[in-house]
Amino acid sequence: MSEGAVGRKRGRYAATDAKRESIVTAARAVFEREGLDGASLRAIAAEAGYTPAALYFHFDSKEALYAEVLGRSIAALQEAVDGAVAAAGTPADHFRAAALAFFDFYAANPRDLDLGFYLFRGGMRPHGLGRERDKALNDALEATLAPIRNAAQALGADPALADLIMTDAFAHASGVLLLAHTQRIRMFGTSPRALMERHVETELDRLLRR
Amino acid sequence: MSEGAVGRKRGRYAATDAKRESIVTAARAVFEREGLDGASLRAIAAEAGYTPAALYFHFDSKEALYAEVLGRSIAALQEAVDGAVAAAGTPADHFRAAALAFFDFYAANPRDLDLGFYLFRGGMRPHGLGRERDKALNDALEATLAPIRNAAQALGADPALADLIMTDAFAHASGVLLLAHTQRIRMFGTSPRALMERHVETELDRLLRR
Amino acid sequence: MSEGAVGRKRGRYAATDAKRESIVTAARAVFEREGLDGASLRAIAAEAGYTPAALYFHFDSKEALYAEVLGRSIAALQEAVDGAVAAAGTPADHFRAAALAFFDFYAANPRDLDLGFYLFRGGMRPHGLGRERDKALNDALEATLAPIRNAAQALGADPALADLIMTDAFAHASGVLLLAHTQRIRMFGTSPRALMERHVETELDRLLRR
Amino acid sequence: MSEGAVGRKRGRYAATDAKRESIVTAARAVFEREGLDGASLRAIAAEAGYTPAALYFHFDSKEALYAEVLGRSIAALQEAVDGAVAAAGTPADHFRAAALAFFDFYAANPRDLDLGFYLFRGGMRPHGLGRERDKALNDALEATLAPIRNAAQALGADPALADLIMTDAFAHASGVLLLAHTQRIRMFGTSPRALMERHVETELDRLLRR
DNA sequence: TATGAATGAGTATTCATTCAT
DNA sequence: TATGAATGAATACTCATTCAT
Repeated sequence: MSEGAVGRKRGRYAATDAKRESIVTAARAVFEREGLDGASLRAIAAEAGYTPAALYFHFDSKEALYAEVLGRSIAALQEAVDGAVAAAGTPADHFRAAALAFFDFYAANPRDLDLGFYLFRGGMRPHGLGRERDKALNDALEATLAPIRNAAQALGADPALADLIMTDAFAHASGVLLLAHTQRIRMFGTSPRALMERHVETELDRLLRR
Repeated sequence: MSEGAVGRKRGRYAATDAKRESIVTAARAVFEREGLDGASLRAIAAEAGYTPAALYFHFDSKEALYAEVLGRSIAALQEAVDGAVAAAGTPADHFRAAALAFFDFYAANPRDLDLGFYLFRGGMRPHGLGRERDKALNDALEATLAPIRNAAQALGADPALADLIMTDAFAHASGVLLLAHTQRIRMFGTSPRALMERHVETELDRLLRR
Repeated sequence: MSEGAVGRKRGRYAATDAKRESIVTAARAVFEREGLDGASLRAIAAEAGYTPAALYFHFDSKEALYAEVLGRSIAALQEAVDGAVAAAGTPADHFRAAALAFFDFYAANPRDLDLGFYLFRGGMRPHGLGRERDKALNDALEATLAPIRNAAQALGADPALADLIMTDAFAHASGVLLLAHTQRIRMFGTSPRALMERHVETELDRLLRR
Repeated sequence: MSEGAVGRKRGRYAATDAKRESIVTAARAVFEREGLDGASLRAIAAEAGYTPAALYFHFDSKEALYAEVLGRSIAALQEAVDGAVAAAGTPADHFRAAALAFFDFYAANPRDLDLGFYLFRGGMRPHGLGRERDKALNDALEATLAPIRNAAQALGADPALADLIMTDAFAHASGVLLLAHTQRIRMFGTSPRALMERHVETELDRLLRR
């Protein structure tokens, strides 16, 4: 649907779009191989079978390309979350579905996790995507979490509590994914997903007990 | 104590140590000013009043210097956690103290958080610190969390559960800190610490209810 | 009249000429905005509402376009000089008119001065306009000065002296314009035109005194 | 004496200075060969037998190198003018000496003329040397002309007139040199120097006649 | 006549690192 | 122990130009 439309230049011809596509694919491949920092324009161009200069016909800058890749990643996440929620029955299931779909998406696509964390890099200093793009992507990411909040409200939480629960779920998912992805901390046989489920069920308990 | 020993080359002369010290201090200052990515060896050398080449007498590489700074950061964290735990009374307080001291340390020292996350950067790929250094730092970081596990056990958790609880606390703290630090997600008036406290109290409830 | 003919390719269709015209206009606008060095083909094309590639149907190269713009500039100068001379009465007035019209044209149109100096750039080395174009433009520029020589002859100077006077007037005008245009040398309240008038009157004095 | 001191970094060792020297020499050579615009850092480095990066040890930037070369050129001009004036007897000779030495310097060293004109390039827009450097060089160039003004005053001109005469001499010299250097205008057997002498003698006549 | 796409050479500058002294 | 000097590889990006369509 709306995937990747951000930053498109003209997009009138299908041929053009196919090439954009191939560049974005190449970019993802390089990000995966070299890490986000190590992914230079020349490397991406080489991967795509182009000259660096050629990329500038399709993207205004390196950061525009980054933004496109990131945007698509978030769009795919949104789709995954929406799909899971749509398939869920009760409000409690909505909650589970939204939170776990978010988690599962990143657990299953670790390179998307890297991309997502890219947004967070460098402390609070802006890091090159540009104010507007940054905000757009941030908003898109936040939109991804809305189903969690909605489910919480459907389960009786007032708006403030629903926000808190959503934020907490996001934080927990991020933390667990970070640990799991980097294998920095031994998990002692516990699976990352079990950790996430534990958090979700605890929240549900609390909501239902009221 | 022996905190600075990681990566030390000879360490025979006090004078040498003082210089190492001044370089590490300079490095931290530059990290603070320019961020981790923006901190070049030349900048650190200049800050320390040296030539870039001079640093190589004290550190094998840029990454060795990073590792030293990181090591000290973790040592300071350890100290903070130990101090808080020592001052706590009941086992429940031990648990609170350990988890919140960890959180508070990073909340109060965002640059140390950047340093900590540096370890995690780049997914699972080796990222420059080197296998050995990496393991040493990882172990040091894990040691920092031991008081949480110990408190959980003192509260009746079996070893496996204690590990899980410790991991979960670590994950939650990491996630909340990430959000708070990067201000990427609006917190809607909820303070990050409240989020962390909520997690801690939930775990305590569960432990005490048994 | 035939001013635009230099470097024309086919010139069969009026439509084509109108487009050439619009490109030349765009080029002047960009020169004005960005300076001669900063004016890229792409910028000119964009200003004209074309693709860079499209310009190559109208001009063989960037330098050909430069040459066209320059040619028109010199044609406009010629017109200005001719007009001024035609309106002058006595031979002395002819002399004044020719020299000052030359000066005034460039004083009033600093961008044309930049264009004129472009011809002179880079010492004696060939600099991109190509031998033929270069010669044509040079001759056109020289033709612009003929009225000065003619007036000098009308005032009694022999051909050699008339040439010298013409050359000297050109040199003086160029020098004063250079100073005035670049504001590199403080003029201490003296107006550039006063400097030029001083030169002209001195020459006239000398001619009339004979 | 003071040649080239502008922009020096440390200059404690003779060896360093010799290398600076060789780079400046290489830069001059490249300027001569390729023109000022075509002179890239890499070209200069190659000419000097260095890697581009090596130049940055000796000069902060390309523009700093440009400025150094330009500064030396002006310093040499100053020396030439001072020497000529010192050797002159009467005030009238001072005037002749100052004006003609200026002219002769550039007539004899056309590449210095190119360098000098570089300062004037690009209309009034700043062109990269930076405000301070620009001003310093400009002042140095102006100082070069002071002997002309002083001689005019010694011959009875009031300060304002002396300034005007100095400016006029500069303008005339610039114009004639421009013509002669670029051979853009046929000189019809008249030598450029004759043109300059004519100007000088005219001014002297006027001054002495008072 | 015009375009979208692509190229290849070019730009200044930064970086961690090495080495003779 | 420290320095001055140098390197080679890398960076994102711009340019005039070409060519198939």
